Amino acid sequence: MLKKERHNYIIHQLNLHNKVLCADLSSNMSVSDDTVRRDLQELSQEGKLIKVHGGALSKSFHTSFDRELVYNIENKNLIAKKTAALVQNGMYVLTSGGTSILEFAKSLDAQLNATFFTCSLNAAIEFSHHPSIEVVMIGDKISKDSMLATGANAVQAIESIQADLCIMGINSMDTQFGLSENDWEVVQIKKAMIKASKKTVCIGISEKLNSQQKIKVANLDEIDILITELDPNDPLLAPYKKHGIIIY
Amino acid sequence: MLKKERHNYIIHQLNLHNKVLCADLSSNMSVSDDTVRRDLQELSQEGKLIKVHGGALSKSFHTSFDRELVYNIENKNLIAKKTAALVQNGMYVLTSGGTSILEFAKSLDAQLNATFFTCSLNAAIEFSHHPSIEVVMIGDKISKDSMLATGANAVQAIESIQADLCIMGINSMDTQFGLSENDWEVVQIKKAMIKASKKTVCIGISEKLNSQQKIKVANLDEIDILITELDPNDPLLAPYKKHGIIIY
DNA sequence: TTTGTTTTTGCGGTTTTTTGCATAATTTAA
DNA sequence: TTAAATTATGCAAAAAACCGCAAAAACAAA
Repeated sequence: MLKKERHNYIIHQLNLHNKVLCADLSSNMSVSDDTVRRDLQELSQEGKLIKVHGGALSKSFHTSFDRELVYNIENKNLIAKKTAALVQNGMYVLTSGGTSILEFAKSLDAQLNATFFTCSLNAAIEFSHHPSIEVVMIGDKISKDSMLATGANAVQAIESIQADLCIMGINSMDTQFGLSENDWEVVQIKKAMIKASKKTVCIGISEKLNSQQKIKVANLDEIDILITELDPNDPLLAPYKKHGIIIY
Repeated sequence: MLKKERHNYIIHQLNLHNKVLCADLSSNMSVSDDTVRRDLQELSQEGKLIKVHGGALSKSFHTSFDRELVYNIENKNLIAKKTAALVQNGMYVLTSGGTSILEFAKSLDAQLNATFFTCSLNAAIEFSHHPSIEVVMIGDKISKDSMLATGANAVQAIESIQADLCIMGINSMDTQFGLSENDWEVVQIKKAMIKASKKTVCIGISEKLNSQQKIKVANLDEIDILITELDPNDPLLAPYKKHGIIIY
């Protein structure tokens, strides 16, 4: 394995898991611990990761909350604004949870009149701060990892809705596997949401692209619109455009 | 878990709860108390938290000297602890929302195994921080004043539950009119909750006593237990005791 | 290809960091 | 005051990092 390959692999793992361990890397790449350490040292000097005892952490994740917030918030704000432009008066909108959605909620025009349905406790609270929109919380057992209501009741409630738009924060997306997640319960909810909506919009920072997780949520052809912080003409987005997804 | 990860986790928990306990952290992160203590010490030296006996406090929280706040928090803490003692393993508990309930949620024993149902977004989030209890959010249209899910669906969902305990934050209570509220939608929810539970516990600071609002929620004879910050023998509570309510 | 130079890599030995444990001291709460 | 919980301290084992150093690989030029 070439040095450059190793570096790419490390960065990739970091984007996926937010952390890497020296021991894992050396065994996965079949090189000595020293080599991995040297790799991490170099990448750290290039500012691409944070080296810590025993491994390394993703920069976006670790950098003390303020900075991470500032760094990512800028991107998420951009995404939020692009997304907010899609929501029209009178619409019924289904949304998932996650930080991107929360930013989106904050960016909604104060004049907007629309109805939002969500399974996410945090999203429901954020939407409720808006002066004029209606918020419907879809209830069920709360999944503690995601702070989402999940289960048969929630799925059933979603199925009884005919929404204009589904706005979904993405965890992982690539051209082969489509939209994917790690939590089975959450996947059921997201699938139901996509099914219950005329159009599906996926939003998230570009780091989430070209990665996949264990369980499929939807194929690319079920996605109508993709919104990232990138310019719509960015080459990274081209493959998705080819699949017929509209990029904003 | 890497050291830096632990530090991030601790700060995160601190932002959420304003306080952390050594014991909770060590069990949640699966490391020894000593390690947690050392972590807290380091973070304290970096000025990121305030180390206290048994855990740590959020810096922002501790530095604010709002007497009123501290005074009320202390009372609510007392109420919360008395209330927490009522919940046994295996119980199904219905709760309303409000600050008293939130304090109660924070005071629950970390070992407790119980299932909590609530219409309150904030309460659901607070309960979800607990390591072992199950949380079910009862969904419906969100009433923005109270951040409660209200409506026919919520009432119906509550009616399908057979709970052991209903723990209700009170707004107003007196010996003539009983338990009362100003918001019609909220009243419907509370009535349903009382009906769906074997026992009803009302909690709140004593200021709420001997006042009434526009809409009746329940007569005193529907209330089993009343918990305030006062001593059970306080004369202010005597009239309620006479009505057969147990005072803690 | 061959030769010489530079870079990369793995290894052994040493140092540092981290962590959990035992024990004693301290604080807290009843 | 007593009993329980929390903390401090020293210590030892394990893990990780560091430090040359020499072999191996890559590269450039004759």
